[in-house]
Amino acid sequence: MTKLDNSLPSVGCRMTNTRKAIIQVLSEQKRPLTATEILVFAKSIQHRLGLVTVYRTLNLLTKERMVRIIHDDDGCHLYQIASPGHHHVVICSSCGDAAEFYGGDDMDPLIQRVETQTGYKITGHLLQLYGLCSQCVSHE
Amino acid sequence: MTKLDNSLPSVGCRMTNTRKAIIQVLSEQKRPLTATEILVFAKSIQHRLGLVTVYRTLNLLTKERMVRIIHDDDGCHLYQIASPGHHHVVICSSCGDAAEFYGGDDMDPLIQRVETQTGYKITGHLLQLYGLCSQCVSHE
DNA sequence: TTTACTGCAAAATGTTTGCACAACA
DNA sequence: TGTTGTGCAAACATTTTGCAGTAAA
Repeated sequence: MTKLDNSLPSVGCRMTNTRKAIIQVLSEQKRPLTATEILVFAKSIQHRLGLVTVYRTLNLLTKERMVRIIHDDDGCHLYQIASPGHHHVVICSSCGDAAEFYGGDDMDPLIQRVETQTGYKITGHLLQLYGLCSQCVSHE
Repeated sequence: MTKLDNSLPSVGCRMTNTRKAIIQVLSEQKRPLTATEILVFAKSIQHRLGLVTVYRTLNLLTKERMVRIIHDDDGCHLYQIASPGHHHVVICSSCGDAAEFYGGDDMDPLIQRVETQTGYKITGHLLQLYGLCSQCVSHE
């Protein structure tokens, strides 16, 4: 198990075997997973686990910012372990793998321009990049 | 009715009263709408309209790039008339209003950096900004 | 030993499909 | 008049809720 085990910060929030199992699955798989995929993997650790608990755990972990929700093209949600800090992801359209990157200041000129053009005060953003990972590029 | 009436380009694609009604609703409302909201508005024009037809029409219009899908915070989809060209939107967290802006070249340095850092070949992106529109900023 | 967590069943939500009828071109 | 579009019912997928039993601190 990883250090993530001990990092549920909320008061009154328990680190149970079920939650450990789900965090372990998310940590071991690089690829963002659907709730059902998480259930399948985690069941090999916690046999009596149900999909409801997966969703409740994912909601908890998302609130704690340990898990990131990814919007799939077809409207599904995928779930992925998130490093601390404000990152975005680039997702491989071919194999489903994903890499994090730091949003950084590169967004600033865009945000500046949009604020000027639209009169909106920008407070947040949703950014996902799509592409091909180096493996899939070379195997094309 | 607007000029949009005549702009369904696909071969074998008919401009029916139902589709006109849905396009009219989307054109008149600035705010992105849910499928159900579109149904309610459009029913005042086409009384026998059903939700199924709304979805089928939205799918068609999305393929034709006349409609843009917006990912709401809670996972819902909103639908909005899209101007021709590659635009993004900024959505007001307070009133739900939305403004388009041109993605432009401001994304390029970010995309360059991510390609270098991750080894991914970037082919597309999903970008939505959240904020407060000028009205909602001043009424805070 | 109290409070939070889990599992099951069921419900709610958002969206799609099958089919017979209707309407556009 | 032939093909595409529509409405209804039903199916489907994803996610949430209620409740009684279980387990963590």
